[in-house]
Amino acid sequence: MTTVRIPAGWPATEEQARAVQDELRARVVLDEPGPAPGTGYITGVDVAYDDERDVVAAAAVVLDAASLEVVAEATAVGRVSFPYVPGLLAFREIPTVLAALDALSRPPGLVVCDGYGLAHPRRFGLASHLGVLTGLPVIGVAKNPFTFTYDEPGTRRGSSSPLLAGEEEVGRALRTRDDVKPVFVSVGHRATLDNACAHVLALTPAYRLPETTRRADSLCRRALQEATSQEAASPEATTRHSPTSR
DNA sequence: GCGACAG
DNA sequence: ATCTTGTCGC
Repeated sequence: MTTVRIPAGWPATEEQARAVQDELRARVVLDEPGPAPGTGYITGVDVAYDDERDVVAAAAVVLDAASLEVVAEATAVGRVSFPYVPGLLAFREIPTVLAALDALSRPPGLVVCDGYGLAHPRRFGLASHLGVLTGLPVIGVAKNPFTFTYDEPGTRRGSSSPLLAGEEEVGRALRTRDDVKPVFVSVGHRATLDNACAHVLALTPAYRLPETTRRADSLCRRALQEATSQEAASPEATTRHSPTSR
């Protein structure tokens, strides 16, 4: 497990954060198809918080796309780098997520994160931001439609309908299980929406949410537990470097 | 101005 | 996201 600090120059205000989004948005690549579904490796990333203790834990779990077996995983712990503000989620998650990705023993391949990419007030959600900073193909899978609208897709797994910002299709409501609430898929970086949806279906053989996010979710929760129980036992140990790491 | 709003 | 036990249903 690696420890992260908030990067120097990290936005401190909402205004600064929005300015960063407006600048980085130009670097998003949307004309690449992305990796073929069912091949190579796919990495799920997720984050858990303890706002009381100001601690955040991130996990990255690499799955073999064909077998969905875990082939690598890593975690990172840090301080919360931004409050939760709708539209600025990335500033809360990215430093720790980047550290977890860096700690992986093999290349991540396609990254699947919680939340949105293009489906964002300024078309630059977490998945896009993560993609631009890493250069990796990234897609976003969210559990809620955020501020967007959609018509209910068909009741069977695989049915989908456009996720709309007015007339613009910014993502898709995708049914991953019969008669269960859809997930909301959007492109982050270097992938197409059709391809992203195909990946999500390949990642959901049994549950509503992709195996990538399920694995990453449970791992980051465990990492947070371990980090905060350590803090409770010896508060000073967390603020200095551990004996083994230095 | 008011309410809604990924995680 | 997080607070949180049992419980309805396949």
